[in-house]
This record gives sequence, C-alpha cells and structure tokens, in this order.
Amino acid sequence: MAGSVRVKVVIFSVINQQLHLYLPAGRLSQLPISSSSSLNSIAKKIVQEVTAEKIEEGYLEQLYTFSHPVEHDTRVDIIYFYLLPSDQIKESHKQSFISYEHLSKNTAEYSAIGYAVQRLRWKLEYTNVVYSLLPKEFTLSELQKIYEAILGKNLDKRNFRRKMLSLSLLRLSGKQKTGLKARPARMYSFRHRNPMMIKVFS
Amino acid sequence: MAGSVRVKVVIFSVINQQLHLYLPAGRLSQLPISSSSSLNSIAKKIVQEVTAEKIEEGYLEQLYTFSHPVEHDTRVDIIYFYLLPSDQIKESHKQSFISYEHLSKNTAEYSAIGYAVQRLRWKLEYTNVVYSLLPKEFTLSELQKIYEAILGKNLDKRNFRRKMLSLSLLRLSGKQKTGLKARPARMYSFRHRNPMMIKVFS
DNA sequence: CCAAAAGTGTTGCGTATACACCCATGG
DNA sequence: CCATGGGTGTATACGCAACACTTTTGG
Repeated sequence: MAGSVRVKVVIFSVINQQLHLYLPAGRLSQLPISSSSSLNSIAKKIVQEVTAEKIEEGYLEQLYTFSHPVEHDTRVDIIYFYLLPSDQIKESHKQSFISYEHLSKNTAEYSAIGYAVQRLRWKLEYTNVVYSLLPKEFTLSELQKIYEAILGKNLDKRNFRRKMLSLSLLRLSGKQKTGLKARPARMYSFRHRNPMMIKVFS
Repeated sequence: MAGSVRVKVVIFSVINQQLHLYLPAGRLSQLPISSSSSLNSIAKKIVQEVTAEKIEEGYLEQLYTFSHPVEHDTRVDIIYFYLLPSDQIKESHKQSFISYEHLSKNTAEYSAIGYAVQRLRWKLEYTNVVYSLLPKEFTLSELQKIYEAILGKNLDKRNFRRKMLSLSLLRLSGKQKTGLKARPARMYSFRHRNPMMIKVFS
C-alpha cells in the first residue's frame, strides 16, 4: 500500500516572448490526492488558483508518474502540465512565474521540468495546442514569437507564415493591431480551440 | 489520501506475424504497490513472471496513470507497457497471449489497451525500440513483418529495405537463413540495443 | 522445372529550406 | 524622412511513394 499520492502541475506561459513557469516559493504547485476525486479534477483545482477566469482556455495533459522512497514507504507524484495564455494569469501570481532560461539547474524538480519542456516542444510540433497560449486574437508575428520562445530557435518569417496559413487553422478576424510605430498587422483567431493532431513543424 | 495504488503492465509480443498481448484469465497483469519499492521495479517484477530469461531484451515504458472512484475512495492504476521477443516467453504462459485483432471490444481495460497500441505504433515510427521484439539475428523480411503487424498495414519491400539500411541501425551478421524452400536470406542484427529517437517512418 | 521468397533502381511529386526587398505607419 | 515591424515569391534540395523483374534455393 503506497503512502502519499500527490498531484503536481507545471504551469507554462509565454511572457515577454520567453517561456515561463509557475514556481511559487520555489516549488511546483501541488495538492495531495483527496478521496474520491479524479486526478484531472485535482489538477484543474491547482490551476484554478492561478488563473483569472474559469479555465477553458488552457490545455491540461498528464506528463508522468514518479515514485520515490520516503522513510519506510513510497511516495507517488503524478505530474501534469498546463498551458496558460499570459493574459489569464491572476495579477497576484504574476511574480511567481520564472523564466525557464534563467532557471537554476538545481531547482527542486528540475528534471521533471526539463521533461515537461521536451513534451511541450513536441506538442507544438505535432498538434495545434499553441492556441492555449494565445489570446483570442493575435498577429502572425505574435504567434511566431510563441513558437520561437518554446522551440528555442528563430524561424524564417516567410516560411512560417506560408506554413501556418496552409494548415487552415487560422481565420482572419478583420481587426488590425495598430498603435505601434509601424505598419498595422492583420489579426487572426483559431478556427478551433480544441486539441487536434496536426503536423506543424518537422 | 488515496486508497489503493497498483501497477499494471500491458505485455506485447509479435507471434505468428500478429500483435499479441498477455491477458491471463482475461485481466492485465498487475500488482499492488508495495512499500518502498519503485514503480519501475514493480513493473519489472510483473514482467519477470512471464519471461524465460532475466529481462534485458525487452523494453519497458510508463503509459498513463488512471484514477477511478471506488467506494468512498480513489483507486490509482499506473499502466506500463512492455515489448517482448516471442522467443523469450515462458512456455507455460504462451497460451495466455491473445491476438489484438481478435480482442473483444468489451474486454476489461479495452480502452487502456487501445491507447497502449497507439503509443506502440508511435514508438515504432519514431524510435528504434523494435529491436526489443526481435531475436538477436533476423532477416529484413522478418523485421518488415513486425512493422506490418503493429502498424496494421502492408509496406513496400523496396522502400522498406532502403529506409532501414539507410538508418544504419543494422549490421550484417554474416549468417544466412536457409532451410525454407526459397532463396536464403541474409541475417542482420542491431548495432545498438538501447532506445534512441530516430525517425523511421512518417 | 516449378513454387517460394530474396533481392534490386528509377522516376515523379510534394514538402522544406534558403534568401531580400518593398510597404504602411508613428513620431 | 526615418525607424519599425508587416508583408510577399522563387529556386533548389530532399525525402517519400509508386512500381516489376531477376535470382536462388528446395522439392
């Protein structure tokens, strides 16, 4: 019989064109498993603490289950990750988001976080879940910067735009992004905001 | 606090050119989590029951963790899958391997098994773990039949061979497979028998 | 000599990549 | 008028898919 079983969630968001994750007081957000509730509902409860609105926009996925010995028993941690558009973060929690780039190698849970980032990159390449990191409307350059922040490399603008438009995941919203000291950008929205397998990049 | 936590393993093997899985008396092999032992070691203990030799040849991977309510508590099942060359199955357990094709839709755990097959297909396309389903030496046709059994479709012989050889995962063993009423086939072995990410098929 | 499986190349097509200039706006 | 970011097309290379015949052996 196992000792304690906990659910933890790595909450990702892209802020200022950099991949960030929620690390309140240096620890992953976590809750013990309570009686007769599903793992997913516990994970959602954890996320709800951090988000401004009811969670619908984000994307939740189970990552891995780790075990480690503790005293004369075994502790089991079930890890999830969650993708959150930065404009959905509660003001009071914003300062608890840490840039992944600047994360120290000896952060607690560093290996689990690294694995989560790997899985996140894969998800971006093979699904449409990037919608869960963006507001309803956005420009193609904003979308490209999200990909660049997460994949950790620059992409060619022309190839990126051609690829994205060819997948017909997007719809012109009609609006434009103005006010910046440059040519106004066309805004797009996602046709569907539910997870689908789609090969985006190789 | 969660009630019971168990580890289950879906054990796959390809027998007579068909994907099979171990279903003793209609149930997935399983064990309760015991105190102070890791999840992986429990999974290996389950597998060891079925294999002739010490498990080194096979491939073990964690699949998913499911929870379901039971009475006034929550049960947690951590599912693994394992790949076993058919010549490593203990004689006494051979008859407990069921063909996946002929599996009834209302087998207990049918959805978990279906998910395991999906993941298995993906693994074959993106890694070299197929080595864990084959004996040390084998012909290219035998290798192709493993892929066909798992992917559930036929492959072009010439394209398959060109692709496999171009990945330089294989080494000619020098031996030949004779005795069948046809031209003898060259035998190959894997250069490396540890998991690597390699794009095999699209 | 016949059945059975092994072995072997070429072509067309579509997708990915590399690359540079003009346009519209705000200040 | 200048700085900033938006927006656009082409040429090349590469990988994938389709396709049929000859070779070697056992019986």
